[in-house]
Amino acid sequence: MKKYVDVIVPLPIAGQYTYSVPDELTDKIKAGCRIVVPFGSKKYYTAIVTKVHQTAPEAYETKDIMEVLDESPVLLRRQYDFWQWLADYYLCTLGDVYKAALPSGMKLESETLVVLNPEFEALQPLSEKEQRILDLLGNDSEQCITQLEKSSGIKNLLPVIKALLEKEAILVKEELKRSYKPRVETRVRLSAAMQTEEAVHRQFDALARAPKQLALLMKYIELSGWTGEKKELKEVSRKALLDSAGATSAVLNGLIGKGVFEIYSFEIGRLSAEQVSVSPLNPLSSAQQQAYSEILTHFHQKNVCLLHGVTASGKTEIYIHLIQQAIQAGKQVLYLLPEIALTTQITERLKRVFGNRLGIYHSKFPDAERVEIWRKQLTDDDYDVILGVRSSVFLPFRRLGLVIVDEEHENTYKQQDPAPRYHARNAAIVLASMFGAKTLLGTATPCIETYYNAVHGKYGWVQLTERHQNVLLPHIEVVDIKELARKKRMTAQFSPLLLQKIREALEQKEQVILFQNRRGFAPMIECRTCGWIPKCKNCDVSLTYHKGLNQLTCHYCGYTYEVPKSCPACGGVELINRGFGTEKIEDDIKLIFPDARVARMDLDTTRTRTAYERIIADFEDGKTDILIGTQMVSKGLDFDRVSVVGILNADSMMNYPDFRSYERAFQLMAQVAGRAGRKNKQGLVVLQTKSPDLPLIAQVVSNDYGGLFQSQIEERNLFKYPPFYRLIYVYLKHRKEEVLDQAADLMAGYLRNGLGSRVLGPDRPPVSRIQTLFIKKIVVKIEQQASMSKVREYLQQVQRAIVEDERFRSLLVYYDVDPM
DNA sequence: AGCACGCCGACT
DNA sequence: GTCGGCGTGCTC
Repeated sequence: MKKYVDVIVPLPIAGQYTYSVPDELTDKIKAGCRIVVPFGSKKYYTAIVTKVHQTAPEAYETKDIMEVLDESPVLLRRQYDFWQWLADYYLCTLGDVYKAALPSGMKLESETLVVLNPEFEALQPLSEKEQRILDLLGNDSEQCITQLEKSSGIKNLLPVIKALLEKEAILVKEELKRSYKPRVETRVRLSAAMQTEEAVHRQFDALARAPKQLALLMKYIELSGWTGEKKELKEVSRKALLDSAGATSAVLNGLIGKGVFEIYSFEIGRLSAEQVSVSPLNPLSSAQQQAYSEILTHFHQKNVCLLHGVTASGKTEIYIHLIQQAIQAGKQVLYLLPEIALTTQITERLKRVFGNRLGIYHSKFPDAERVEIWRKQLTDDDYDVILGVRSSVFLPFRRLGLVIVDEEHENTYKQQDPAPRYHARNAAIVLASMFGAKTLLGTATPCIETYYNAVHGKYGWVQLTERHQNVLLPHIEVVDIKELARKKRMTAQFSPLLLQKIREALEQKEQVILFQNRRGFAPMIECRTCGWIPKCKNCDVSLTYHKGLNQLTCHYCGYTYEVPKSCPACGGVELINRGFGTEKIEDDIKLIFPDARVARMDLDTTRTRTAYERIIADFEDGKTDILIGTQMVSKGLDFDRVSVVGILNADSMMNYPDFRSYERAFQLMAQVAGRAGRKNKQGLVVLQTKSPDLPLIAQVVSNDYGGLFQSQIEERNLFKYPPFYRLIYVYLKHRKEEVLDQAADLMAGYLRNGLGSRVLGPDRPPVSRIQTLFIKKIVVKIEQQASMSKVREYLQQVQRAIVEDERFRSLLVYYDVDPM
């Protein structure tokens, strides 16, 4: 019987596609395997088989699949169920999920290559553009379109290629680019003629006058463990042989020429295979032990448990014991951390305990490494523990028993831009439940929704109020910078108290962290004469000024601009800075403390993993006195010599136009304050604010999470926010503002027909244009007990109805479910 | 998401 | 009159 397959393609297209399987591939094809399929007029994509069947579609002719890439499935049944749940819940396509789930090395795409036709003779004169392409192909007769486009400088290349193709001057072919390349090692062995003891001894004599070659042969014999007997030899890499013999490759090549050695290449992994010595677990303190047993007790009745422990209460140690326990029960553990908290500190700690049973899945690692972790998860030698970021919820598991979500309140667990806009914490809870596994959420400052679930018994709830080794919580001093500014007593962004404390810390060789929740130099520049502010031409936002680059940058689309010398609006030459970012703070602090060693940690200084780790290592080693940073400095780092933490401007966090701004401000301040003070000294936090009388400030000072929760929960209830209501943002995008407005009003109207006052808007979001598209947003608030599946169904129904309308064909609609 | 097809403005 | 701009629709 002819076989057919239903597949997911890595595109934002709803539904799956059906292909036929050519006879020679029918034995190889299985659900869950990757295959290569032609899609559209020429492209090939890597698709995933979800179903193999024998039903030929009636409405259309199928195309044949090209190739089967896997011998055994890479998408396991449970993972596929999870993908479907995600696509359904977060209102996106399976293609979106597929794109996010697999490392790019596992998704090959085709590329069009252009080749010179050797038999071509020009019968008619060629256009200038055509000639230019042929000249370029003359240098290198096979090139891909994108490269030709770049080197020729021709914007619209396709018609030119088409013309050349018609004149038979060139040929084109589609080729799959395989970005994943296995790492190979060149190894050395004795050639076939050298397999007998006698032959080797004869060679010793023959090399009597070639001492270097002889030495190399001797070294090989030593390294491989050759004795002349027929037995397995140790593999010897070319590099190891040359290094240990101190020989050059010329020497080796000489021996290869004489037929003594031959070289071959061998595929080795990128994952560290070295045997790590494993150290025993640290014993738990009595408070930790207590929490540990409480968690296990909760797990008997509940699938999720919150571990609410103050900063530095030793939560990691409890996790480690729980992991150990799960492994002993034959289970796998997924340990999730927000990206910026996944540092060497925590990886080293886990490596020491779990050795090479631990896999680390980090987005800043090379993609090839992620491919190998994925593959290893599919073998019988899979990892017992995966320590990873958001996307590691997609890794294949077969015996998942426990999921730990550390710093569960972190909003970076929510994927923002490309779909699927999923929350890794919530997704992990669902994933765990599909395996019958348990989830532990750990944090010092729980998310309001999580805490609500714990208080109301939906989650287990364990508290850890004691700091490890009884380190005191820091003392927080509130400084009213509004008052000080009025009295002209501020030096740049620093109050006299903060400066004095920094000075004292520096004198005592202690370290300082300054926290400013905003990167860049000045958020914007402004014309002093007319008030003109530079804005991005694609997006409706003012540009950020970066002094180091002397550029204006759009933080939405990344477009950079030259700093104008004069105001384009009025010609005025006085352009002034407004507001302060980390870069400006760094400049100012260097002026005030010229001898201090200052470092800055924000998105701009930590583009690469090494840069990030260097900053942390330098600070740990005491090579930096003052560390200035955005929220990055508050995450999962334990430093020993920090005595002063300065929060430069609490108001910038609290004044965010968002229902979570107070919660987030509390979390940020509590976390950053937790960096101050270590073993034998209470730390000091100088909290600068323009509104010292706000209840939130008092709650931060007394580390009163309960108080924050009480006040927040009342507001959330009153204004219909989570945890009482679920939010779905509906975004509409269109190039024409009028069309967008019409569509948005129409859609909101339809939604109101079915959902009534649960629908708010449409509104213009704060950034109402991104990359030439205008945006409108409709907010839907659904009470907790309502059926979400019905709401989702209704939303999609309305969307279909709108796009049906001719006027709105090119309207883009997407959703953000449970937005952060 | 690409890519082809189809319809209107500024050039030979 | 055409070349080339983008708007629209389809991909098994």
